Amino acid sequence: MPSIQPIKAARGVRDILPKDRAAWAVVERGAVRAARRYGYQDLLVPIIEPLELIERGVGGDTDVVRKEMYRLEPHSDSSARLALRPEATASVVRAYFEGGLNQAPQPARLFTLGPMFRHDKPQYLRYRQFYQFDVEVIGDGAAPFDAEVIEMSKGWLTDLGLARISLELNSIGDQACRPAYLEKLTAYYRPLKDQLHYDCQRRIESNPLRLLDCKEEQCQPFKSGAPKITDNLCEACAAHFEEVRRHLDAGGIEYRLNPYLVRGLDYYTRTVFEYQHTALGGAQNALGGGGRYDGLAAELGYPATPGVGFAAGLDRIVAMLAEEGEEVVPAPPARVLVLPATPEQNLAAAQVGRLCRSVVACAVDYTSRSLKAKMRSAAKTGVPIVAILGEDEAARQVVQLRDMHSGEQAETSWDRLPEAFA
RNA sequence: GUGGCUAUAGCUCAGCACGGUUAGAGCACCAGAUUGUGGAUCUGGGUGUCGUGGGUUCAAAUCCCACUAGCCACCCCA
Repeated sequence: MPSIQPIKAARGVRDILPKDRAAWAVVERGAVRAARRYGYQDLLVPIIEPLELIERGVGGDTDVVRKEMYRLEPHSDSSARLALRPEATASVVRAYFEGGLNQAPQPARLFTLGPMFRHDKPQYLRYRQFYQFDVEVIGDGAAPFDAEVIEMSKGWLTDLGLARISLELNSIGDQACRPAYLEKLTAYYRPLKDQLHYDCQRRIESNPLRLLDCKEEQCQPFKSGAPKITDNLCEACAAHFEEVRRHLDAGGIEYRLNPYLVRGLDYYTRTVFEYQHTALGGAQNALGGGGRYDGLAAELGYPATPGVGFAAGLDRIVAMLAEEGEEVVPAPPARVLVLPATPEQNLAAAQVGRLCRSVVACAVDYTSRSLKAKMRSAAKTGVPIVAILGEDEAARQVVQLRDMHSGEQAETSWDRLPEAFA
């Protein structure tokens, strides 16, 4: 009779259920551990940000801004235009200035974990709400910081147990050398315009760097003849790139030079890098990446301040861990489960639960099922110990403690319960 | 934004090509198999808008149309 369609989760989002949460926790704890080991500090930044922060930060010609933004409807004409953040770097840079971190000893080493939002068409490992681990070093432009961010993120991934990942590395120059390079690049591509696909024809004028990482079949033949950015770096950028590589080599970090690696966000200068997983195909193989963004702060209206960062998608990393056979067995929710034989003993069972909780996680089965059914249910949850409480035990203030693995059972008085689990 | 696939029990699906008895299976869940004690086995327990709306027909889960939702792929990203 009351037949409405059950309300389902919004398109492109999902729940991480308790059985999967343990694997997520491993990945998150690993991220926190890796960052702290290098002296990075945790912070939280808002999920909603001024639209302009994102547009100016990420770049107006990126897909992220052009078609994937979650814009919030303004409450009134005078209220600020807001959007859900599609990435965290611009927010962290903003927080760095607004929170006065620019006045503390430099650079600031920061990290944060949280959800990001992009209105893509959902598919395998592509969600509209996904989770990122984000690391930033703001306030100094030295090359070793680039290498440190890479080393730290790589260490995180390998410590988790991921083996089938590759690291791609490139430098895309800066204000000094990139304009001249882009001239060369557009000069090369302009005569070929007719043979490029629609988006690339537009990119020649709007964002020529992105011609390099186009994956369209018809654009591929022209890439090898295109001038390479790494052959056109200014002296400072070339020296910077070389120093990054020296540090990576000294640290034993393997990487593959990829002169076509560009990244999808406009704010990068000099170093860019990306982690890919060999089990993932197409354009979805990116687990994470990052780079230097020495022009970002100024773009947001703050004093010019260099920075370098890294972000990775937790959804994909969790999935790739499972893909590589890393199993995370979730712990039973409680170590002790109290089983009143009948509802008559519920009050006594609650009291036993209180006593146990001074030392262990303890749940009580208040259902009206038979004791046999409660035992069956307890076995399935994997709880290692049950405390059985019948009329007789309740009267004498004792319980039968049963080890669910060995089947051994012994009587214990209530006042000795804490020491029984210590 | 473009394309493909799917929609039947809480979950995974069969049934649909040749429309026609009370629409099935497995899993999960609940109960029971002598007195208050588990994972095995056995037994019992399901009226589910057959995604929604319309059409064809004596008759539609089954054929036709529209819509909606989900999944997968392309583009791009994480």
